[in-house]
Amino acid sequence: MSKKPTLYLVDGSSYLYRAFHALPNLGNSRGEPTGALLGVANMLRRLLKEEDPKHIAVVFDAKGPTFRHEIYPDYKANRPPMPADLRKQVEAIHDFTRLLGLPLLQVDGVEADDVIGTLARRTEADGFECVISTGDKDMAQLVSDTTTLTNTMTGVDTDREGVREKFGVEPEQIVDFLALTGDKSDNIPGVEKCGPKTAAKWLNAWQDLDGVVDHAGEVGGKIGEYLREALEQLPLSQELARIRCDVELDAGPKDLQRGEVDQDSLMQALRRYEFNSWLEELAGTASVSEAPETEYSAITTSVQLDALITELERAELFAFDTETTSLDAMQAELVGISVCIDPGRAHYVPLGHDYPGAPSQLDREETLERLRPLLEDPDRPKCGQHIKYDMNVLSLYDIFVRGASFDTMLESYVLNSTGSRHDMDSLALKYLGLRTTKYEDICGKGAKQISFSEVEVEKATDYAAEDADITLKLHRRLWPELEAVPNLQIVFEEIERPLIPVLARMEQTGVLIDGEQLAAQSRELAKQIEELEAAAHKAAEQPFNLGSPKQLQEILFEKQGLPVIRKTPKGQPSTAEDVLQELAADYELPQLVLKYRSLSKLKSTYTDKLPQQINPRTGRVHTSYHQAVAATGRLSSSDPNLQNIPIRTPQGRRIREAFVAPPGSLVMACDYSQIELRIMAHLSGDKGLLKAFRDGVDVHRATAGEVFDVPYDTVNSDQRRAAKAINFGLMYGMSAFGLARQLNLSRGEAQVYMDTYFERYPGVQGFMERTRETARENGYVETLFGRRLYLPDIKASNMQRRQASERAAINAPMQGSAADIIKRAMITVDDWLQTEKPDARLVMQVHDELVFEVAENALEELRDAVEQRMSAAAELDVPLVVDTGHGKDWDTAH
DNA sequence: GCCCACCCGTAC
DNA sequence: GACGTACGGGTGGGCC
Repeated sequence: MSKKPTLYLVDGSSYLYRAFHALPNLGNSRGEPTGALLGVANMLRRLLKEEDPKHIAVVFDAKGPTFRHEIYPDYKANRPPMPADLRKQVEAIHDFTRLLGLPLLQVDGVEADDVIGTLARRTEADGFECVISTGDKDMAQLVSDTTTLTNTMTGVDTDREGVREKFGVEPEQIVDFLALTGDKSDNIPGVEKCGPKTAAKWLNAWQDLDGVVDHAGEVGGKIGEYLREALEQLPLSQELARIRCDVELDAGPKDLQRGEVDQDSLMQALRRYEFNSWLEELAGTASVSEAPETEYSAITTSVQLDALITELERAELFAFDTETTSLDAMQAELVGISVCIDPGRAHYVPLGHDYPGAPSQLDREETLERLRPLLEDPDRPKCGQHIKYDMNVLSLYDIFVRGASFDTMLESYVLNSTGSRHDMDSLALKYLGLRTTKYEDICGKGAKQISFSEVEVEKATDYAAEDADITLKLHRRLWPELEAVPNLQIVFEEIERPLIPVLARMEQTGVLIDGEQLAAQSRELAKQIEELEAAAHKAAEQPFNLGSPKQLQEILFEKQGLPVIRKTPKGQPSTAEDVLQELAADYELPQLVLKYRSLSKLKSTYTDKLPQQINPRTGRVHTSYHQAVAATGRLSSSDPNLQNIPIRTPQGRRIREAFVAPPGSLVMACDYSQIELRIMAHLSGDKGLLKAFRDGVDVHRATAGEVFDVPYDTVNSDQRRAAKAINFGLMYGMSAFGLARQLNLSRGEAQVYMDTYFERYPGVQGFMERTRETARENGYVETLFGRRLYLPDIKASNMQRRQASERAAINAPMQGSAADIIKRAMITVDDWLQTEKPDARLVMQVHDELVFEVAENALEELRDAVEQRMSAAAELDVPLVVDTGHGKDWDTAH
């Protein structure tokens, strides 16, 4: 680190625009827009926290025209006037800057760029280092040996080397670079069709703009003509692109000292704009809004319990929560139960606190017996936060909760799956403005963490009663919002709510896994991995860690000089699978690494890990299905994740052989055939696609026939593979570029494929366009059953983010509708299982597949019932086909 | 020792 | 940069 003093120059104006477009729809409860404010304020906060600058200035553009308008009347003529919602926030941003004790600069007739340029050059003369915090690439021209750029929003730093890497020219050449490429947003003309690559090529050949002008006659082709056409206006473009470093300024670097934070006014402003997380940080442990009066009490005597039960019996609805010794419900011990009937008043029933001097508590089994009628009565509605967890815990004590009518986690998820995290602390802050006691505050974390059973009853009462209290308050806040959107209420009541007990049962049931068989596979894999390692070290002529992408990258690309095929987002040469695959044709080491990777993945993730996750009590593996995680409505699975067990390679499939059924039973797997494509056919109404599914033909083969214009029966395997890639790619919003990469084609060839596809399936193209449009209009897209996915970035000015949103928008109706359908199927199948009580259990869900464990003699009955219910889970314009298999293990069942 | 970002790879 | 949704392992660097 340099000892020189450093001046930080913050390009307030660039952040302001960026933040506004990134977070356009945020506002406080008074309807004042706050997105840009929040973005800039957070950026400043981060800068202060991370860099702790002593010398700093935040620079904003002046209002009104600048000298650039004088020399070029069309300067920034493309730019619309500042949006009203942004204009309203500008003053507030200035205020915030001042409250944080930061010098603010705004110079008449001069843009922020020029003020920053001038200060940067003076800074160098004064012997300071200079860091410019900006989101604007034009600033690269200011980079020098003592001046660097940092983008505080993205965390990307750019020094001289960084400029070279990003632009392919020196910082001193950036002005000319920009003059050549032009700038759409500033309306700087530049040379037509001259992009960054061309500009860099010319400047590297002829140093500067004068050089390029001198050699303009030598440039051939169309681009040469464009260059010669542009010659006259290039000096103007250069002038516009050049940041001025000679502006008259009163203040110099030494004057720009960071001042004191105005705490009181800052708190006031944070409250006004409802920046609660910051306020919370500032206020320490103080609550965000004035904490309402609460009355929390412990229930420790039989008399108190009687009174409580009477109250609960009279209640229309109550919230409850369990406290336990483990996050893993299937291994947890119950420590206490809290309940809340009226917001603000809640009770905690300690049942298992165990520490020296712990007060006497009610007997756990007796108390549960007293509570059983309430908890198991389907007609006594109950509310929880992630209530499936509590249901699982109670199931260990033979209490099977019914009437779990509301779950605030799911209410929040259905309202807006991506709006925030759905844990209680986040929801309390977001919807109630309340800062809650965190589990960590009570039990600590890391090595010092204690079990909840060791928490003093008094402390536990405040914490646990609060949980029940907040849950009820949240429900009262969230439920009216759900009711206000009939579709969402239906999604909650007809899909998510009835799914809760189904998932709970699956988790409680678990799946039987042959640990010995996996252990044997582990031993085998270990041997092969060792051999591969030795061979790889020999090929590399040195030992190294094959598991380290960093070390591998050094050996492959630096030591052995292999060609870099692709870089990671961070700019490192990628060693990803497809890259190594390409290199493997010509070199030995990549082939070994690939083999090593696939085997060590299997070993560490599956054959080593799964046996460890067998529950000692049940001898089975109990995953957790997460109902409020995936943005589209899918479930996810963890601890262990049973939704990514290998199937594609023979080596991987062997792991599925260890997923078995107990003696006398079989594994039965039922999966929807091409469900997402069928949904695409239904939603798009495309005639060709509908016909393919109605005729029951192989859809990829049919697509290949259309795209390659050959008869269905003559489609070869390569053609089918390509068609399959197109079909899948489309559902993911893939571009011609992506398809080209996937199929190792040229971009042009891929484009031809896609064009032909859309010609043959025009309905699909229309559907994609309509979906993008709806997303832009509404800010969300919907599934078949009305589930919503909000897309806050759908109008982002950042093209990358916007396009990513568009792809998500296209994918969500298909992925999400498929999720809705299989959820509905699970509910009706489970209902049938509970009513008919065949000797069978639902044990896994893998997005389009349900896996059962079934007694041999009940197989046929189950298969018919399940297939019928899965197929009938939605009425589509194409049949919903289900493929079923069975066997002694999951692999055989496919 | 704990936490986190990054890279990579598994599934649908 | 370029294909959507997840979870998780290993590495390596920062922090305590």
